[in-house]
Amino acid sequence: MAPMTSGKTRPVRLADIAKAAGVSHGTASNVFARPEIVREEVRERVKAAAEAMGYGGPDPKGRLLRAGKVNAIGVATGEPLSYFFDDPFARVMMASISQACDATGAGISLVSAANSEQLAWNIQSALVDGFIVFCMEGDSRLVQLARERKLPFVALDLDSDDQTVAAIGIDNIAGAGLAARHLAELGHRRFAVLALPCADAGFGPTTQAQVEMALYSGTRDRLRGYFAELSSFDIDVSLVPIYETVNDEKSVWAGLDHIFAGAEPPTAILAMSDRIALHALDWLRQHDIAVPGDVSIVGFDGVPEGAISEPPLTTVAQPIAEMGRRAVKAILENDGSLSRQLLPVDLVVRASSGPAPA
Amino acid sequence: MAPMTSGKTRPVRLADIAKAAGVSHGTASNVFARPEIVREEVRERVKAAAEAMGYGGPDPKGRLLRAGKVNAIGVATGEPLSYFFDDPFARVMMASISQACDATGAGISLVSAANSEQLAWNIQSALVDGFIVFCMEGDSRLVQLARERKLPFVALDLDSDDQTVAAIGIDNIAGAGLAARHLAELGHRRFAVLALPCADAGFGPTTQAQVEMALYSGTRDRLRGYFAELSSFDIDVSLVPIYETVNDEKSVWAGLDHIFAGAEPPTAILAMSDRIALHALDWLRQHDIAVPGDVSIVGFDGVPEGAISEPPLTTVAQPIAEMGRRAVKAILENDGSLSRQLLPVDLVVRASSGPAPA
DNA sequence: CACTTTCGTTGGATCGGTTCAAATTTTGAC
DNA sequence: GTCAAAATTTGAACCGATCCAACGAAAGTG
Repeated sequence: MAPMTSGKTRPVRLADIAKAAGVSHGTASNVFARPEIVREEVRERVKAAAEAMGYGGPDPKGRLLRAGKVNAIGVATGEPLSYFFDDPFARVMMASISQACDATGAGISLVSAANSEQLAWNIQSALVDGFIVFCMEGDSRLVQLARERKLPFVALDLDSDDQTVAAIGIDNIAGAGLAARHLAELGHRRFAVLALPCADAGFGPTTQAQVEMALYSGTRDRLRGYFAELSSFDIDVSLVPIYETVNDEKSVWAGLDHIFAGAEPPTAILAMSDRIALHALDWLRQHDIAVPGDVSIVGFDGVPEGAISEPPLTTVAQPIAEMGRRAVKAILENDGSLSRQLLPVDLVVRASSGPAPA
Repeated sequence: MAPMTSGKTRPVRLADIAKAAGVSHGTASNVFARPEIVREEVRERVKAAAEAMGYGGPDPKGRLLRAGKVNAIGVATGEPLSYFFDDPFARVMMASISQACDATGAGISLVSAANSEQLAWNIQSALVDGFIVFCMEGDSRLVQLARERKLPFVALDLDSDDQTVAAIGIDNIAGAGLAARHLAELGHRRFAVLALPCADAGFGPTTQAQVEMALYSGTRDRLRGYFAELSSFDIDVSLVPIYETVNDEKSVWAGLDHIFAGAEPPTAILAMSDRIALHALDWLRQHDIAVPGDVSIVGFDGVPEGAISEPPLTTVAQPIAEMGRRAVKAILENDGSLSRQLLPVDLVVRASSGPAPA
């Protein structure tokens, strides 16, 4: 039997086109990459051959090897891929990263995995020029993996004191201070703190001392910021209850159950994330506690949901767009010197905070 | 001057490691790709050399060429990249695509571009095994580009009658019929339609005849579905006002201003998207029109925002998760035969629809 | 007509790995 | 101690392009 057009469809290569058109592969390449330097007659002949053989243009796989640059940045997280589309903070951040990438024509590869073995492989084999790493609380594994790739990478919102990794974060202490000062200036004197996790230990009431030993420096710094500012108003921070949540509805509600069970419930709540604050708003509404009439609350992050909640949430807004822009810039224009950057935060006053009740 | 360790950091290649460890590059490759077939002593030696020279593991760029498969699927749209994180429908779809990819260990590359020249290049040079194309209304350019890459691709929710492109869509006619029947069975007899765009012509009142000539078959089919069902209830559809929106607040509000200006305002509104319906809900609330007391409204798409709106939205839900799963499966397990699939839709009855007022 | 430009084309080198048949070494059996 | 079988290692081929020095032909110059 003659070979014929065998069952398998072997892909058409540039070299096949060149042969068919009777030119060298160098010329064939030029037809696609720099058509202007090829004589028109030849150009047309090659294009015709390509068309006839069903050639889909130069395969980027081949080009890539030579070019070196992928022109795409990888965004990595330890969470499942859908995190990028579900989580409010991630979405805003991704939108800003997207814009920065669009502006420079770079693509985005989402890197993640169900299990951590897969994750390692996915990071090792990602076709990207660099990584932006979404650092969940204490997720140093991800940073380690990214570092091993020896590609430029920046960590976002890094909860770690490792000064050797490039990171773009915010001044948690100053931000928390802003929130505390705002409430104190409104006359509040009885506070409660709904904290982010300190470690992987679950949730429940905790103490300042324990938070000081926290695995996650974000949680620690925000508490420090709160308490430093409150102290300057002569408030005895040792009396301020701290409840460690896991940033979900259940633990936040449990925290509020706990906090409001006492004889002298707080008039002001410092929530370490908007998500916590929004869940708290639900709890307060269900318990007929007026916000900000009876209780004021200030969140942290500045996610868009906070602007349309009932009431709209006073919060410490991270400059999310700016962070995204800088991260992309750091990867794309990396001159080898990625540094740590702390961006300032803004207090956004909305309707969830008001004067302390008389 | 001797070369020394020159200023430029030239990347370390596998061959360098092999030489340093005194083995062939074949063996060096095996150390990383199939460590179990390499004698332990050699393995350790090579690994040590890699460590010492700062080798970040085999470069995927090199592997790719040989392997052929990228193990990533490209998701393309003509909109800016941030569309994936902003648009409710896109987000739900992406979340489901993400899950399907996570399950199979595939990655996701987001492909898009600010201008259409960039878009062509981005599609031509995307390192992916196939494309899922988000077809905006009548965006055939994107389909054309994807087709030229000669890679497997499926169009999502394709608004085109081109039977030669693989597409996963829904039965718009049947879905619209469900919505119309629901309202008719609740006793409604005075209807209005808030339509999606028919072409790129802007917004304003339109007619059934014009919609029949619509560029976008989705809009056309949904209207056909509505009217076929309404006719079967002996409703004179020629009297039903149709207002073409561009799926944003401004055009929806203008449409309602127009529709409710008449002497006999409708008691039931058929909205061709949830986004339209949600904007309509805002307008109705601002005009003190009770939903569903005075007016009932049914949306289309089934985005999650519809479940938490005030009131929650009755809608025709697309099986978004299933569509995402099938699209990913079609690309990844592509046996060369991608087909058109029409998935059934579901009517989800919530609180925005009720009996017609007496 | 010889000589320099200019223009287009060629073919080899290169990018950084993987793979596999063949060569070599080690191990096991008798 | 010899030989076959098993375990390792080698080195060339290949993946699909781009790039560039060198070359041949056509055009321009004196």
